[in-house]
Amino acid sequence: MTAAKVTKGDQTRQRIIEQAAHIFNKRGYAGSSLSALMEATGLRKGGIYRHFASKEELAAEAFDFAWETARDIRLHDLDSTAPALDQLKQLIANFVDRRARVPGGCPLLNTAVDSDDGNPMLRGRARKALADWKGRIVRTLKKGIARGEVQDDVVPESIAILIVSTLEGALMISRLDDDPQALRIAQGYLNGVLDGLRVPATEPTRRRSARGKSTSL
Amino acid sequence: MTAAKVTKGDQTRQRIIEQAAHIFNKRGYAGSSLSALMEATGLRKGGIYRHFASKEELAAEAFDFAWETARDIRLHDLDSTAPALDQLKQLIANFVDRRARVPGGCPLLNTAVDSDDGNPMLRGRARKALADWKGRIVRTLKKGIARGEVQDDVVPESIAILIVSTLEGALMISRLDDDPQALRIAQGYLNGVLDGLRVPATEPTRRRSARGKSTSL
Amino acid sequence: MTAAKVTKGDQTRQRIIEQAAHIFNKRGYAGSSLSALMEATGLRKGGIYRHFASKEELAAEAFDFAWETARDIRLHDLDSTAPALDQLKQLIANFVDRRARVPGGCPLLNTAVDSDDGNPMLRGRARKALADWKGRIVRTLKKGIARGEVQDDVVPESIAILIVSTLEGALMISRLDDDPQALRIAQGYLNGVLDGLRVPATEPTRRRSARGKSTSL
Amino acid sequence: MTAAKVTKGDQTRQRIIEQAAHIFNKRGYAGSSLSALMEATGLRKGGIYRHFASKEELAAEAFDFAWETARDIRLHDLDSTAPALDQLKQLIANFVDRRARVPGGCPLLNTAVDSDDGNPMLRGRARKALADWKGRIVRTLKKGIARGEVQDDVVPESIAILIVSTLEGALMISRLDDDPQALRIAQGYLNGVLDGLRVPATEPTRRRSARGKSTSL
DNA sequence: ACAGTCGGGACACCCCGTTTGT
DNA sequence: ACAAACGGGGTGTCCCGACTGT
Repeated sequence: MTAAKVTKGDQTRQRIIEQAAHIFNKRGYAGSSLSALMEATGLRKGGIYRHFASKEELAAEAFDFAWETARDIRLHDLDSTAPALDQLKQLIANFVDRRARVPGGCPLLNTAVDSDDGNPMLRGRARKALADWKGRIVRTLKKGIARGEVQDDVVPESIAILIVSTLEGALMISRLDDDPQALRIAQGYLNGVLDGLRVPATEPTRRRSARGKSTSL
Repeated sequence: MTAAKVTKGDQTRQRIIEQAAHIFNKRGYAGSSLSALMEATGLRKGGIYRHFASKEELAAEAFDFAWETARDIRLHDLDSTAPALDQLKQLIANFVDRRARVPGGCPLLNTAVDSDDGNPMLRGRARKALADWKGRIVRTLKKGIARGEVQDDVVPESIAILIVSTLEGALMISRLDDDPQALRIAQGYLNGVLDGLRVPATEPTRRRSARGKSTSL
Repeated sequence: MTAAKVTKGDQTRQRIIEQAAHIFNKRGYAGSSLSALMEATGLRKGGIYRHFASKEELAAEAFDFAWETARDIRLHDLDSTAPALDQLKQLIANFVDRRARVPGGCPLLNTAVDSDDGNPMLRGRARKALADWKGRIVRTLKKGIARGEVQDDVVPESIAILIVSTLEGALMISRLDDDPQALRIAQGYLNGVLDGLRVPATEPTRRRSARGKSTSL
Repeated sequence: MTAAKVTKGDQTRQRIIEQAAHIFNKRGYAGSSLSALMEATGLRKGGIYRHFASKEELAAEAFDFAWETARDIRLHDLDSTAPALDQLKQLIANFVDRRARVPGGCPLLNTAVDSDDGNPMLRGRARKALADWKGRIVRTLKKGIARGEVQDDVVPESIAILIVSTLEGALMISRLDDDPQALRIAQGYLNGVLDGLRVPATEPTRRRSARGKSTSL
């Protein structure tokens, strides 16, 4: 493992990415002008273009940074040794309660919508981000199943998709309404879903009778 | 009753709106150039600006049209005399199955994300569209409660928000993945939620015991 | 002499000319858009183009109207039977004191400067206006000479040019400074010049000795 | 003394100003399109807008340059040690004889008329130019008074205004007529006025009796 | 290696003056 | 007299490359 030397240029590059991430996440790709990036970074165009071949490349890297930041915020305080369902509830709570730390809203949502027509580069990054997020939930659930905390007929992929879909949709509504109500409701429902996946601790024989067909995924 | 005369200008105006609605819904506001609108409509700039004071005004009217179209597609085959929960299930099914008839995806989702930073005019229209949609679901549920089809402790507003949030989020995921899986999962989940709201026909005395904690609000 | 019938169209045409005259005189030819003329007249473009073949033609007619109006304001209260020099002093006084009745300033000055590069049509009209004005002063002076009020070696054309030049220049300065001082000074000097042209009433033999060479024109 | 470095950009900027000054002085602000400026400078819009924030800013700087050029032409060969009245006569002669070196006519006159309605930026520059010019004449006269060349009851400000007004007005007429006659007449008249201000060299006791009423202020 | 200067070429939105059909 | 549309030009800004200097 070679200790990568961090040059001054790398620092500048990273600074550009961080500043650009905010601009792109707020205004979208087409709505973000290089002038705005210049103002935010304090650099001239030449200074920016030394580090990135094009606006698109910068946008892609900025998205990656924005996504990692958002993801870390949502993984905050997650104890990977805790019960799987508690971890997921914490994840949901972080999504709802810490959303203000992601200025401009969820980069995944924004970029998925923004790159819907063209921009395959951004779209690819967004897909990776989605896979990343789903993957974490899936792994958590699988571990829960393995540990006997979660019922073994649960399809982790489906639960993950439901969580992501509901949270992102609710976030969109909450931002449009400027009211956290939608997120609160989504949180309540999702917590209920998760509770329904739990293996009853005291009645090992009565596995699934209480769960209606309606909530099985 | 004065028969409103439809002039040639009105037809042209409407044609512009319809063509523009597609462009805006696909590419977003900033990504939609007047050149693209010219090409789509076959008119010159002068011909377009005769009917709209600005790009923003055209975008607003195009959004209204796009929304009405999308809404009508989702209300297709909805029998307002049918049981409330059946109506809502049909609404959800239309959302999922007829989504291809709304090119570019849901205008509400797209515009909510696109207008997140500025553009208050578009934002206002998106809010109205959301209120429109939520209102329809709420009214249906209230009618169901009045008819005794739906349990009377249900909060219609919350159900409406859950439905909209989940569907929109799942649509975003499905479009990003280019895979209807997310929408199918959301549909299954929401149908289950709706089933949980039903007043049991055969056991009028056992009102709520069968509903698990998982689906309660 | 055929009694010209004044049709409704003629009235409209005249109304357009009058409204346009203000716009053109204030903003200049290039600075006056048809939109501004539409707003001022309450007509649509088609309505304007019905009466004038082009913007240029309208501007030319508007200038003529503006000039006639300005000229009449300056000829106000001029008694053509009064002594020539008194008439001219009155003309100058009107120019100075009644200037506010010509909104936008002197059309001759404005149009002469405005049409300096191209626009030969407007330029021709401005030349006619200048000839008109000079001609009136010249005729007045000639009459004064014939009547023995004005010395017979005066060159009327030169006096006319001096009066027009000085007044127009002073008007420009006064408008730029937003201060009538320049006009007052010009008026004082010109009155002095006119006084120097008078045939002394009491000393018919001493014709020109008191007038310095400096003020002979 | 820091030697201000002249970069390539500064040279380009100056070139733009000089070329633009001609265009603006000939066609006026509204009549000067960026296309014309592009053609004159050989630059594209991007190249021009790199150096100026707007057309208005460029026009303002172009006016300053045009005025300085015109002023220098009129101050040509002015010996500041010569008698005050001789200096002023030379100034007037320069104005008349060297006018062709100021293509498009006097920038002060043109801009004063052109900016009469709006454009406060240009108007402010024109006012400064007027003050500049008046100030030079006033200072010359005051020096003449101090030296005993000019009568001490002369009001320098009034003489300055008269000179400027008359010359500018005559220039307008001369350009309109395409005939230097008006300027010649103005020159003759103003020279006479200046002669009337002179302190008689040979008759120190008879201070003012020889000055006719005609030239008194 | 890195950043800044300068300019290009294209295009943005919008409004221009004009013609045509009625 | 207007409604409708045209064709082109208005100013301004875009993203980017090439050059210049450190």
